[in-house]
Amino acid sequence: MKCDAKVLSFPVGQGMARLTCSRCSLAELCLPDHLAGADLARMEQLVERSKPNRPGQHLYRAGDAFNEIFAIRSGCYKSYLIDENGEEKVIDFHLPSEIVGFDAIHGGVHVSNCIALDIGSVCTLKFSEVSDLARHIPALQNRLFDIMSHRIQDLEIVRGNHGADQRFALFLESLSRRYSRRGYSAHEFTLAMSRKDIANYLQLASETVSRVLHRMKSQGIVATRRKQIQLLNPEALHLIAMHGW
Amino acid sequence: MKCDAKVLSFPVGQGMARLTCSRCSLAELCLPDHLAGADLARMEQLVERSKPNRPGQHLYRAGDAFNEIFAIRSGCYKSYLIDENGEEKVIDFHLPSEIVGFDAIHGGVHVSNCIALDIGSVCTLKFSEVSDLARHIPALQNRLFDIMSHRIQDLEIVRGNHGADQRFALFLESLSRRYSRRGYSAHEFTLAMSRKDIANYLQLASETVSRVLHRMKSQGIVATRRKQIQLLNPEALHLIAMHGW
DNA sequence: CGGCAAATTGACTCCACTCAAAGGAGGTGG
DNA sequence: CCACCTCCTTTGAGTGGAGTCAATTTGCCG
Repeated sequence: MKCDAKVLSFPVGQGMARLTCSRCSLAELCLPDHLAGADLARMEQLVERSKPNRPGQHLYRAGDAFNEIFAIRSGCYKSYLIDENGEEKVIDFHLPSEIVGFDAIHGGVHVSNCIALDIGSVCTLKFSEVSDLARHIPALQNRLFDIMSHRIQDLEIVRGNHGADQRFALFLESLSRRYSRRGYSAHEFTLAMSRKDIANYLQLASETVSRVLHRMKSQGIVATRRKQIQLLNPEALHLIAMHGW
Repeated sequence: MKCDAKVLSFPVGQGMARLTCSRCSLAELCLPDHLAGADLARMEQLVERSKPNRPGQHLYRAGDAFNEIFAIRSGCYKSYLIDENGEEKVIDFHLPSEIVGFDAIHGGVHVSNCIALDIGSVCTLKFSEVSDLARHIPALQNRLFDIMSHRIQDLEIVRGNHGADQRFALFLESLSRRYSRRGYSAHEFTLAMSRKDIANYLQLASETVSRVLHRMKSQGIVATRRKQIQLLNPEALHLIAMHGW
Protein backbone atom coordinates (compact mmCIF):
# COMPACT_ATOMS: atom_id res chain seq x y z
CA MET A 1 0.00 0.00 0.00
CA LYS A 2 2.97 2.28 -0.42
CA CYS A 3 2.01 5.36 -2.34
CA ASP A 4 2.53 9.07 -2.32
CA ALA A 5 -0.94 10.02 -1.15
CA LYS A 6 0.42 12.00 1.71
CA VAL A 7 2.48 14.07 -0.60
CA LEU A 8 -0.61 14.94 -2.59
CA SER A 9 -2.74 15.70 0.42
CA PHE A 10 -0.22 17.59 2.46
CA PRO A 11 2.55 18.79 0.23
CA VAL A 12 5.74 19.77 1.99
CA GLY A 13 5.83 23.54 1.97
CA GLN A 14 7.98 25.20 -0.65
CA GLY A 15 6.87 25.52 -4.25
CA MET A 16 3.97 23.13 -4.24
CA ALA A 17 0.90 24.76 -2.79
CA ARG A 18 -1.57 22.91 -0.65
CA LEU A 19 -4.42 21.81 -2.85
CA THR A 20 -7.37 23.87 -1.76
CA CYS A 21 -10.55 24.66 -3.62
CA SER A 22 -9.43 28.29 -3.85
CA ARG A 23 -6.37 27.19 -5.78
CA CYS A 24 -8.06 24.42 -7.75
CA SER A 25 -8.43 25.18 -11.43
CA LEU A 26 -11.69 23.20 -11.51
CA ALA A 27 -13.35 25.14 -8.71
CA GLU A 28 -15.71 27.07 -10.92
CA LEU A 29 -17.06 23.90 -12.47
CA CYS A 30 -17.15 22.07 -9.19
CA LEU A 31 -19.08 22.29 -5.96
CA PRO A 32 -17.67 25.61 -4.68
CA ASP A 33 -18.73 27.60 -7.73
CA HIS A 34 -20.06 31.00 -6.63
CA LEU A 35 -18.54 30.63 -3.20
CA ALA A 36 -15.90 33.03 -1.94
CA GLY A 37 -14.22 34.38 1.15
CA ALA A 38 -15.30 32.92 4.45
CA ASP A 39 -17.89 30.66 2.82
CA LEU A 40 -15.31 29.07 0.62
CA ALA A 41 -12.99 28.61 3.58
CA ARG A 42 -15.67 26.80 5.56
CA MET A 43 -16.49 24.62 2.60
CA GLU A 44 -12.84 23.72 2.09
CA GLN A 45 -12.62 22.39 5.61
CA LEU A 46 -15.05 19.63 4.69
CA VAL A 47 -12.95 18.44 1.80
CA GLU A 48 -10.81 15.40 2.27
CA ARG A 49 -8.43 14.53 -0.50
CA SER A 50 -8.03 10.84 -1.01
CA LYS A 51 -5.00 9.08 -2.33
CA PRO A 52 -5.04 8.42 -6.05
CA ASN A 53 -7.17 5.58 -7.34
CA ARG A 54 -5.61 2.96 -9.54
CA PRO A 55 -7.49 1.67 -12.59
CA GLY A 56 -10.08 -0.85 -11.48
CA GLN A 57 -10.35 0.50 -7.95
CA HIS A 58 -13.85 1.23 -6.74
CA LEU A 59 -14.96 4.51 -5.27
CA TYR A 60 -18.04 2.72 -3.98
CA ARG A 61 -20.10 -0.34 -4.73
CA ALA A 62 -23.80 -1.05 -4.81
CA GLY A 63 -24.87 -1.91 -1.29
CA ASP A 64 -22.29 0.28 0.43
CA ALA A 65 -23.66 2.69 2.98
CA PHE A 66 -23.91 6.19 1.60
CA ASN A 67 -21.96 8.76 3.54
CA GLU A 68 -20.03 10.87 1.15
CA ILE A 69 -20.10 12.43 -2.27
CA PHE A 70 -17.02 12.60 -4.44
CA ALA A 71 -15.72 15.39 -6.63
CA ILE A 72 -13.47 14.02 -9.33
CA ARG A 73 -10.13 15.77 -9.39
CA SER A 74 -8.42 13.85 -12.16
CA GLY A 75 -8.91 10.72 -14.23
CA CYS A 76 -12.03 9.12 -15.67
CA TYR A 77 -14.53 7.13 -13.66
CA LYS A 78 -17.37 4.84 -14.68
CA SER A 79 -20.73 4.38 -12.97
CA TYR A 80 -22.50 1.12 -13.59
CA LEU A 81 -25.16 -1.24 -12.34
CA ILE A 82 -25.27 -5.01 -12.19
CA ASP A 83 -28.74 -6.06 -13.29
CA GLU A 84 -30.78 -9.04 -12.12
CA ASN A 85 -29.07 -11.27 -14.70
CA GLY A 86 -25.61 -10.31 -13.55
CA GLU A 87 -25.08 -8.12 -16.60
CA GLU A 88 -23.15 -4.91 -16.26
CA LYS A 89 -24.91 -1.74 -17.41
CA VAL A 90 -22.83 1.37 -17.82
CA ILE A 91 -24.71 4.41 -16.56
CA ASP A 92 -22.20 7.13 -17.29
CA PHE A 93 -18.60 8.25 -17.41
CA HIS A 94 -17.33 11.01 -15.16
CA LEU A 95 -14.65 13.56 -15.83
CA PRO A 96 -12.79 15.96 -13.52
CA SER A 97 -14.96 18.42 -11.57
CA GLU A 98 -18.01 16.21 -11.90
CA ILE A 99 -19.59 15.02 -8.70
CA VAL A 100 -20.75 11.48 -8.11
CA GLY A 101 -22.80 9.87 -5.40
CA PHE A 102 -25.98 11.94 -5.51
CA ASP A 103 -28.00 8.95 -6.61
CA ALA A 104 -27.45 7.34 -3.20
CA ILE A 105 -28.98 10.02 -0.97
CA HIS A 106 -32.35 8.37 -1.40
CA GLY A 107 -32.26 5.17 0.62
CA GLY A 108 -28.89 5.86 2.20
CA VAL A 109 -27.28 3.03 0.27
CA HIS A 110 -25.39 3.09 -2.98
CA VAL A 111 -27.38 1.58 -5.81
CA SER A 112 -24.66 1.96 -8.42
CA ASN A 113 -20.97 1.17 -8.58
CA CYS A 114 -18.26 3.64 -9.42
CA ILE A 115 -14.85 2.52 -10.63
CA ALA A 116 -11.70 4.31 -11.76
CA LEU A 117 -10.84 3.68 -15.40
CA ASP A 118 -7.36 5.11 -15.15
CA ILE A 119 -5.22 6.68 -12.47
CA GLY A 120 -7.24 9.45 -10.90
CA SER A 121 -8.08 11.10 -7.64
CA VAL A 122 -11.12 12.55 -5.97
CA CYS A 123 -12.09 14.94 -3.22
CA THR A 124 -14.31 13.32 -0.62
CA LEU A 125 -17.03 15.18 1.26
CA LYS A 126 -19.29 13.87 3.99
CA PHE A 127 -22.71 14.61 2.66
CA SER A 128 -24.20 15.26 6.08
CA GLU A 129 -21.61 17.96 6.65
CA VAL A 130 -22.19 19.49 3.24
CA SER A 131 -25.94 19.65 3.71
CA ASP A 132 -25.55 21.07 7.22
CA LEU A 133 -23.30 23.76 5.87
CA ALA A 134 -25.69 24.40 3.00
CA ARG A 135 -28.28 25.55 5.50
CA HIS A 136 -25.99 28.36 6.49
CA ILE A 137 -24.71 29.25 3.06
CA PRO A 138 -27.54 29.84 0.58
CA ALA A 139 -25.12 29.87 -2.33
CA LEU A 140 -23.99 26.37 -1.42
CA GLN A 141 -27.54 25.13 -1.08
CA ASN A 142 -28.35 26.59 -4.48
CA ARG A 143 -25.28 24.96 -5.90
CA LEU A 144 -26.32 21.53 -4.63
CA PHE A 145 -29.80 21.89 -6.07
CA ASP A 146 -28.29 23.14 -9.29
CA ILE A 147 -25.93 20.18 -9.67
CA MET A 148 -28.64 17.64 -8.99
CA SER A 149 -31.06 19.43 -11.31
CA HIS A 150 -28.42 19.45 -14.01
CA ARG A 151 -27.91 15.73 -13.59
CA ILE A 152 -31.65 15.16 -13.94
CA GLN A 153 -31.70 17.30 -17.08
CA ASP A 154 -28.84 15.37 -18.62
CA LEU A 155 -30.43 12.01 -17.89
CA GLU A 156 -33.78 13.15 -19.25
CA ILE A 157 -32.33 14.55 -22.42
CA VAL A 158 -30.05 11.62 -23.25
CA ARG A 159 -33.05 9.33 -23.68
CA GLY A 160 -33.42 9.04 -27.37
CA ASN A 161 -33.92 6.45 -30.01
CA HIS A 162 -31.12 7.07 -32.43
CA GLY A 163 -29.18 4.94 -34.84
CA ALA A 164 -25.76 3.65 -33.91
CA ASP A 165 -23.85 6.37 -35.78
CA GLN A 166 -25.91 9.14 -34.27
CA ARG A 167 -25.53 7.81 -30.76
CA PHE A 168 -21.80 7.51 -31.13
CA ALA A 169 -21.51 10.99 -32.62
CA LEU A 170 -23.51 12.42 -29.72
CA PHE A 171 -21.20 10.62 -27.34
CA LEU A 172 -18.10 12.11 -28.96
CA GLU A 173 -19.61 15.57 -28.93
CA SER A 174 -20.48 15.27 -25.27
CA LEU A 175 -16.91 14.29 -24.42
CA SER A 176 -15.52 17.03 -26.62
CA ARG A 177 -17.67 19.66 -24.93
CA ARG A 178 -16.82 18.47 -21.45
CA TYR A 179 -13.10 18.24 -22.11
CA SER A 180 -12.89 21.66 -23.68
CA ARG A 181 -14.74 23.26 -20.78
CA ARG A 182 -12.08 21.80 -18.54
CA GLY A 183 -9.27 23.32 -20.54
CA TYR A 184 -8.36 20.31 -22.62
CA SER A 185 -8.49 20.13 -26.39
CA ALA A 186 -11.94 19.81 -27.88
CA HIS A 187 -10.63 18.00 -30.94
CA GLU A 188 -8.20 15.49 -29.55
CA PHE A 189 -8.64 13.52 -26.39
CA THR A 190 -8.36 10.11 -24.82
CA LEU A 191 -11.10 7.55 -24.69
CA ALA A 192 -10.21 6.19 -21.27
CA MET A 193 -12.92 3.57 -21.48
CA SER A 194 -12.87 0.37 -23.53
CA ARG A 195 -14.93 -0.11 -26.66
CA LYS A 196 -17.00 -2.55 -24.68
CA ASP A 197 -17.80 0.12 -22.10
CA ILE A 198 -18.67 2.62 -24.80
CA ALA A 199 -20.89 0.05 -26.48
CA ASN A 200 -22.59 -0.85 -23.22
CA TYR A 201 -23.16 2.80 -22.41
CA LEU A 202 -24.60 3.50 -25.85
CA GLN A 203 -26.58 0.29 -25.77
CA LEU A 204 -24.87 -1.16 -28.79
CA ALA A 205 -22.75 -4.22 -29.41
CA SER A 206 -19.02 -3.52 -29.25
CA GLU A 207 -18.74 -4.76 -32.83
CA THR A 208 -21.14 -2.05 -33.87
CA VAL A 209 -18.99 0.60 -32.23
CA SER A 210 -16.01 -0.72 -34.14
CA ARG A 211 -17.92 -0.53 -37.38
CA VAL A 212 -19.15 2.99 -36.73
CA LEU A 213 -15.64 4.06 -35.90
CA HIS A 214 -14.37 2.42 -39.07
CA ARG A 215 -16.97 4.25 -41.15
CA MET A 216 -16.07 7.58 -39.59
CA LYS A 217 -12.37 7.02 -40.09
CA SER A 218 -12.86 6.07 -43.73
CA GLN A 219 -14.71 9.32 -44.30
CA GLY A 220 -12.05 11.40 -42.62
CA ILE A 221 -14.31 12.51 -39.80
CA VAL A 222 -12.16 11.13 -37.04
CA ALA A 223 -8.77 9.52 -36.62
CA THR A 224 -7.68 7.18 -33.88
CA ARG A 225 -4.43 5.90 -32.51
CA ARG A 226 -4.85 3.55 -29.63
CA LYS A 227 -7.11 5.24 -27.15
CA GLN A 228 -6.48 8.71 -28.58
CA ILE A 229 -9.11 10.13 -30.87
CA GLN A 230 -9.03 13.21 -33.11
CA LEU A 231 -12.11 14.92 -34.42
CA LEU A 232 -10.99 15.92 -37.91
CA ASN A 233 -14.33 17.16 -39.13
CA PRO A 234 -16.49 18.37 -36.25
CA GLU A 235 -19.08 19.79 -38.65
CA ALA A 236 -19.68 16.44 -40.30
CA LEU A 237 -19.75 14.83 -36.88
CA HIS A 238 -22.34 17.34 -35.80
CA LEU A 239 -24.51 16.57 -38.79
CA ILE A 240 -24.46 12.90 -37.87
CA ALA A 241 -25.22 13.76 -34.26
CA MET A 242 -28.23 15.78 -35.37
CA HIS A 243 -29.78 13.92 -38.23
CA GLY A 244 -28.18 10.50 -38.17
CA TRP A 245 -26.02 9.26 -41.00
CA MET B 1 -63.59 28.81 -18.74
CA LYS B 2 -66.37 28.05 -16.33
CA CYS B 3 -65.27 25.39 -13.94
CA ASP B 4 -65.51 24.49 -10.31
CA ALA B 5 -61.95 25.30 -9.42
CA LYS B 6 -62.99 27.56 -6.62
CA VAL B 7 -64.96 24.79 -5.02
CA LEU B 8 -61.90 22.59 -5.04
CA SER B 9 -59.56 25.26 -3.76
CA PHE B 10 -61.75 26.88 -1.20
CA PRO B 11 -64.55 24.54 -0.27
CA VAL B 12 -67.47 26.14 1.47
CA GLY B 13 -67.29 25.05 5.08
CA GLN B 14 -69.48 22.19 6.13
CA GLY B 15 -68.52 18.59 5.34
CA MET B 16 -65.72 19.24 2.90
CA ALA B 17 -62.52 20.14 4.63
CA ARG B 18 -60.05 22.69 3.31
CA LEU B 19 -57.36 20.81 1.45
CA THR B 20 -54.19 21.17 3.46
CA CYS B 21 -51.10 18.98 3.46
CA SER B 22 -52.00 17.79 6.94
CA ARG B 23 -55.28 16.49 5.62
CA CYS B 24 -53.98 15.28 2.27
CA SER B 25 -53.87 11.52 1.91
CA LEU B 26 -50.81 11.80 -0.31
CA ALA B 27 -48.76 13.79 2.19
CA GLU B 28 -46.46 10.97 3.17
CA LEU B 29 -45.50 10.31 -0.44
CA CYS B 30 -45.22 14.00 -1.23
CA LEU B 31 -43.01 16.89 -0.24
CA PRO B 32 -44.09 17.22 3.42
CA ASP B 33 -43.17 13.66 4.33
CA HIS B 34 -41.49 13.61 7.76
CA LEU B 35 -42.71 17.10 8.55
CA ALA B 36 -45.06 17.75 11.42
CA GLY B 37 -46.37 20.40 13.75
CA ALA B 38 -45.10 23.91 13.23
CA ASP B 39 -42.82 22.86 10.38
CA LEU B 40 -45.70 21.40 8.44
CA ALA B 41 -47.78 24.50 9.08
CA ARG B 42 -45.06 26.77 7.68
CA MET B 43 -44.66 24.53 4.69
CA GLU B 44 -48.39 24.55 4.01
CA GLN B 45 -48.37 28.31 3.77
CA LEU B 46 -46.24 28.07 0.66
CA VAL B 47 -48.67 25.82 -1.12
CA GLU B 48 -50.94 27.29 -3.69
CA ARG B 49 -53.63 25.07 -5.08
CA SER B 50 -54.31 25.68 -8.72
CA LYS B 51 -57.56 25.15 -10.49
CA PRO B 52 -57.89 21.80 -12.23
CA ASN B 53 -56.10 21.30 -15.51
CA ARG B 54 -58.01 20.08 -18.49
CA PRO B 55 -56.53 17.43 -20.79
CA GLY B 56 -54.02 19.08 -23.08
CA GLN B 57 -53.34 22.00 -20.79
CA HIS B 58 -49.72 22.70 -20.06
CA LEU B 59 -48.24 23.05 -16.60
CA TYR B 60 -45.19 24.60 -18.21
CA ARG B 61 -43.44 24.66 -21.54
CA ALA B 62 -39.81 24.53 -22.58
CA GLY B 63 -38.48 28.08 -22.48
CA ASP B 64 -40.73 29.24 -19.66
CA ALA B 65 -38.97 30.87 -16.76
CA PHE B 66 -38.62 28.48 -13.86
CA ASN B 67 -40.18 29.73 -10.66
CA GLU B 68 -42.17 26.93 -9.17
CA ILE B 69 -42.33 23.21 -8.66
CA PHE B 70 -45.59 21.31 -8.85
CA ALA B 71 -46.89 18.49 -6.71
CA ILE B 72 -49.46 16.48 -8.58
CA ARG B 73 -52.67 16.14 -6.65
CA SER B 74 -54.74 14.17 -9.12
CA GLY B 75 -54.65 13.10 -12.73
CA CYS B 76 -51.82 11.99 -14.96
CA TYR B 77 -49.27 14.32 -16.51
CA LYS B 78 -46.71 13.82 -19.24
CA SER B 79 -43.23 15.36 -19.49
CA TYR B 80 -41.75 15.62 -22.94
CA LEU B 81 -39.17 17.32 -25.07
CA ILE B 82 -39.29 18.58 -28.61
CA ASP B 83 -36.02 17.61 -30.24
CA GLU B 84 -34.07 19.48 -32.90
CA ASN B 85 -36.16 17.82 -35.63
CA GLY B 86 -39.43 18.86 -34.06
CA GLU B 87 -40.10 15.34 -32.84
CA GLU B 88 -41.76 14.84 -29.50
CA LYS B 89 -39.90 12.67 -26.98
CA VAL B 90 -41.80 11.49 -23.95
CA ILE B 91 -39.62 11.66 -20.85
CA ASP B 92 -42.00 10.33 -18.25
CA PHE B 93 -45.52 10.12 -16.90
CA HIS B 94 -46.37 11.54 -13.51
CA LEU B 95 -48.93 10.33 -11.02
CA PRO B 96 -50.40 11.94 -7.91
CA SER B 97 -47.89 12.92 -5.19
CA GLU B 98 -45.03 13.06 -7.66
CA ILE B 99 -43.26 16.36 -8.01
CA VAL B 100 -42.30 17.89 -11.32
CA GLY B 101 -40.12 20.80 -12.26
CA PHE B 102 -36.83 19.88 -10.61
CA ASP B 103 -35.12 19.58 -13.96
CA ALA B 104 -35.46 23.33 -14.47
CA ILE B 105 -33.56 24.57 -11.42
CA HIS B 106 -30.38 24.42 -13.42
CA GLY B 107 -30.49 27.28 -15.87
CA GLY B 108 -33.63 28.80 -14.44
CA VAL B 109 -35.60 27.92 -17.55
CA HIS B 110 -37.78 24.94 -18.27
CA VAL B 111 -36.16 22.54 -20.70
CA SER B 112 -39.07 20.15 -20.84
CA ASN B 113 -42.80 20.49 -21.30
CA CYS B 114 -45.42 19.14 -18.94
CA ILE B 115 -48.98 18.55 -20.05
CA ALA B 116 -52.10 17.15 -18.38
CA LEU B 117 -53.34 13.92 -19.96
CA ASP B 118 -56.68 13.99 -18.22
CA ILE B 119 -58.43 16.21 -15.74
CA GLY B 120 -56.09 16.77 -12.85
CA SER B 121 -54.86 19.32 -10.39
CA VAL B 122 -51.59 20.28 -8.81
CA CYS B 123 -50.21 22.13 -5.82
CA THR B 124 -47.88 24.94 -6.82
CA LEU B 125 -44.88 25.98 -4.75
CA LYS B 126 -42.47 28.82 -5.42
CA PHE B 127 -39.14 27.11 -5.41
CA SER B 128 -37.29 30.07 -3.94
CA GLU B 129 -39.64 30.01 -0.96
CA VAL B 130 -39.28 26.28 -0.53
CA SER B 131 -35.51 26.41 -0.59
CA ASP B 132 -35.46 29.36 1.80
CA LEU B 133 -37.68 27.47 4.20
CA ALA B 134 -35.52 24.38 3.78
CA ARG B 135 -32.63 26.24 5.34
CA HIS B 136 -34.63 26.54 8.52
CA ILE B 137 -36.15 23.09 8.47
CA PRO B 138 -33.49 20.41 8.05
CA ALA B 139 -36.11 17.73 7.45
CA LEU B 140 -37.43 19.71 4.49
CA GLN B 141 -33.99 20.17 3.00
CA ASN B 142 -33.34 16.47 3.39
CA ARG B 143 -36.64 15.76 1.74
CA LEU B 144 -35.77 17.91 -1.26
CA PHE B 145 -32.41 16.19 -1.66
CA ASP B 146 -34.10 12.84 -1.24
CA ILE B 147 -36.69 13.50 -3.95
CA MET B 148 -34.11 14.71 -6.44
CA SER B 149 -31.82 11.81 -5.62
CA HIS B 150 -34.69 9.41 -6.13
CA ARG B 151 -35.40 10.93 -9.50
CA ILE B 152 -31.75 10.52 -10.50
CA GLN B 153 -31.85 6.89 -9.36
CA ASP B 154 -34.96 6.19 -11.39
CA LEU B 155 -33.56 7.76 -14.52
CA GLU B 156 -30.27 5.91 -14.15
CA ILE B 157 -31.91 2.56 -13.58
CA VAL B 158 -34.44 2.79 -16.40
CA ARG B 159 -31.65 2.84 -18.98
CA GLY B 160 -31.62 -0.62 -20.38
CA ASN B 161 -31.56 -2.39 -23.62
CA HIS B 162 -34.53 -4.66 -23.49
CA GLY B 163 -36.82 -6.19 -26.05
CA ALA B 164 -40.23 -4.73 -26.73
CA ASP B 165 -42.14 -7.17 -24.52
CA GLN B 166 -39.78 -6.72 -21.61
CA ARG B 167 -39.93 -2.96 -21.83
CA PHE B 168 -43.68 -2.94 -21.88
CA ALA B 169 -43.86 -5.38 -18.97
CA LEU B 170 -41.52 -3.18 -16.95
CA PHE B 171 -43.71 -0.22 -17.77
CA LEU B 172 -46.84 -1.98 -16.53
CA GLU B 173 -45.11 -3.11 -13.36
CA SER B 174 -43.92 0.41 -12.67
CA LEU B 175 -47.44 1.77 -13.04
CA SER B 176 -48.85 -1.04 -10.92
CA ARG B 177 -46.38 -0.37 -8.12
CA ARG B 178 -46.98 3.35 -8.18
CA TYR B 179 -50.76 3.07 -8.25
CA SER B 180 -50.89 0.58 -5.42
CA ARG B 181 -48.66 2.73 -3.22
CA ARG B 182 -51.18 5.48 -3.75
CA GLY B 183 -54.07 3.32 -2.61
CA TYR B 184 -55.37 2.30 -6.02
CA SER B 185 -55.62 -1.24 -7.29
CA ALA B 186 -52.34 -2.83 -8.33
CA HIS B 187 -54.06 -5.10 -10.83
CA GLU B 188 -56.50 -2.87 -12.59
CA PHE B 189 -55.90 0.70 -13.58
CA THR B 190 -56.25 3.24 -16.34
CA LEU B 191 -53.70 3.93 -19.00
CA ALA B 192 -54.34 7.63 -19.21
CA MET B 193 -51.84 8.01 -22.03
CA SER B 194 -52.29 7.04 -25.67
CA ARG B 195 -50.57 4.04 -27.24
CA LYS B 196 -48.48 6.52 -29.16
CA ASP B 197 -47.27 8.14 -25.94
CA ILE B 198 -46.50 4.76 -24.41
CA ALA B 199 -44.62 3.75 -27.53
CA ASN B 200 -42.70 7.01 -27.61
CA TYR B 201 -41.81 6.67 -23.94
CA LEU B 202 -40.64 3.08 -24.40
CA GLN B 203 -38.89 3.97 -27.61
CA LEU B 204 -40.96 1.67 -29.74
CA ALA B 205 -43.31 2.12 -32.64
CA SER B 206 -46.95 2.33 -31.64
CA GLU B 207 -47.63 -0.68 -33.84
CA THR B 208 -45.17 -2.66 -31.76
CA VAL B 209 -47.01 -1.74 -28.58
CA SER B 210 -50.23 -2.94 -30.16
CA ARG B 211 -48.61 -6.23 -31.06
CA VAL B 212 -47.11 -6.75 -27.61
CA LEU B 213 -50.46 -6.03 -26.04
CA HIS B 214 -52.11 -8.46 -28.43
CA ARG B 215 -49.62 -11.18 -27.50
CA MET B 216 -50.16 -10.62 -23.79
CA LYS B 217 -53.92 -10.66 -24.17
CA SER B 218 -53.84 -13.87 -26.18
CA GLN B 219 -51.83 -15.52 -23.40
CA GLY B 220 -54.19 -14.36 -20.69
CA ILE B 221 -51.59 -12.18 -19.01
CA VAL B 222 -53.56 -8.96 -19.33
CA ALA B 223 -57.00 -7.85 -20.41
CA THR B 224 -58.00 -4.46 -21.72
CA ARG B 225 -61.20 -2.61 -22.22
CA ARG B 226 -60.79 0.84 -23.55
CA LYS B 227 -58.09 2.54 -21.52
CA GLN B 228 -58.58 0.21 -18.59
CA ILE B 229 -56.09 -2.59 -18.16
CA GLN B 230 -56.17 -5.62 -15.88
CA LEU B 231 -53.12 -7.62 -14.92
CA LEU B 232 -54.50 -11.15 -14.90
CA ASN B 233 -51.21 -12.93 -14.37
CA PRO B 234 -48.71 -10.69 -12.59
CA GLU B 235 -46.25 -13.56 -12.15
CA ALA B 236 -46.03 -14.20 -15.87
CA LEU B 237 -45.75 -10.46 -16.42
CA HIS B 238 -42.90 -10.35 -13.94
CA LEU B 239 -41.07 -13.13 -15.75
CA ILE B 240 -41.29 -11.16 -18.96
CA ALA B 241 -40.14 -8.03 -17.17
CA MET B 242 -37.09 -9.86 -15.85
CA HIS B 243 -35.94 -12.15 -18.59
CA GLY B 244 -37.75 -10.99 -21.67
CA TRP B 245 -40.23 -13.19 -23.47
C1' DC C 1 -75.30 9.31 -39.12
C1' DG C 2 -70.87 11.02 -40.68
C1' DG C 3 -66.19 12.28 -40.25
C1' DC C 4 -61.83 12.07 -38.00
C1' DA C 5 -58.32 10.24 -35.05
C1' DA C 6 -56.60 6.29 -32.62
C1' DA C 7 -55.66 1.56 -32.65
C1' DT C 8 -55.03 -2.74 -34.85
C1' DT C 9 -53.37 -5.98 -38.27
C1' DG C 10 -50.55 -7.50 -42.20
C1' DA C 11 -46.49 -7.53 -45.52
C1' DC C 12 -41.98 -6.27 -46.23
C1' DT C 13 -37.41 -4.12 -45.15
C1' DC C 14 -33.36 -3.03 -42.76
C1' DC C 15 -30.31 -2.14 -39.02
C1' DA C 16 -28.01 -3.92 -35.34
C1' DC C 17 -27.10 -8.30 -32.95
C1' DT C 18 -25.04 -12.86 -32.83
C1' DC C 19 -21.74 -16.11 -33.97
C1' DA C 20 -17.24 -16.90 -35.59
C1' DA C 21 -12.49 -16.04 -36.60
C1' DA C 22 -8.46 -13.35 -37.34
C1' DG C 23 -5.48 -9.58 -36.11
C1' DG C 24 -3.07 -6.52 -32.59
C1' DA C 25 -1.43 -4.83 -27.88
C1' DG C 26 0.16 -5.48 -23.44
C1' DG C 27 1.86 -8.30 -19.73
C1' DT C 28 4.33 -12.18 -17.64
C1' DG C 29 7.86 -15.35 -16.97
C1' DG C 30 11.69 -17.85 -18.53
C1' DC D 1 14.92 -9.88 -24.82
C1' DC D 2 11.81 -12.83 -26.72
C1' DA D 3 8.06 -16.28 -26.65
C1' DC D 4 3.74 -16.95 -25.20
C1' DC D 5 -0.64 -15.98 -23.46
C1' DT D 6 -4.63 -13.31 -22.92
C1' DC D 7 -7.66 -9.72 -23.67
C1' DC D 8 -9.29 -6.21 -26.69
C1' DT D 9 -10.45 -4.90 -31.15
C1' DT D 10 -11.55 -5.53 -35.76
C1' DT D 11 -13.75 -7.77 -39.70
C1' DG D 12 -16.98 -10.97 -42.00
C1' DA D 13 -21.42 -13.61 -42.80
C1' DG D 14 -25.99 -14.60 -41.61
C1' DT D 15 -30.22 -13.89 -38.67
C1' DG D 16 -33.98 -11.71 -36.35
C1' DG D 17 -36.70 -8.24 -34.21
C1' DA D 18 -38.52 -3.90 -34.55
C1' DG D 19 -39.56 -0.19 -37.88
C1' DT D 20 -42.02 1.43 -41.97
C1' DC D 21 -45.67 1.60 -45.09
C1' DA D 22 -50.28 0.66 -45.96
C1' DA D 23 -55.00 -0.90 -45.31
C1' DT D 24 -58.69 -1.82 -42.09
C1' DT D 25 -61.27 -1.50 -37.86
C1' DT D 26 -62.68 0.77 -33.80
C1' DG D 27 -64.00 4.47 -30.98
C1' DC D 28 -65.25 9.35 -30.27
C1' DC D 29 -67.72 13.63 -30.78
C1' DG D 30 -70.25 16.74 -33.14
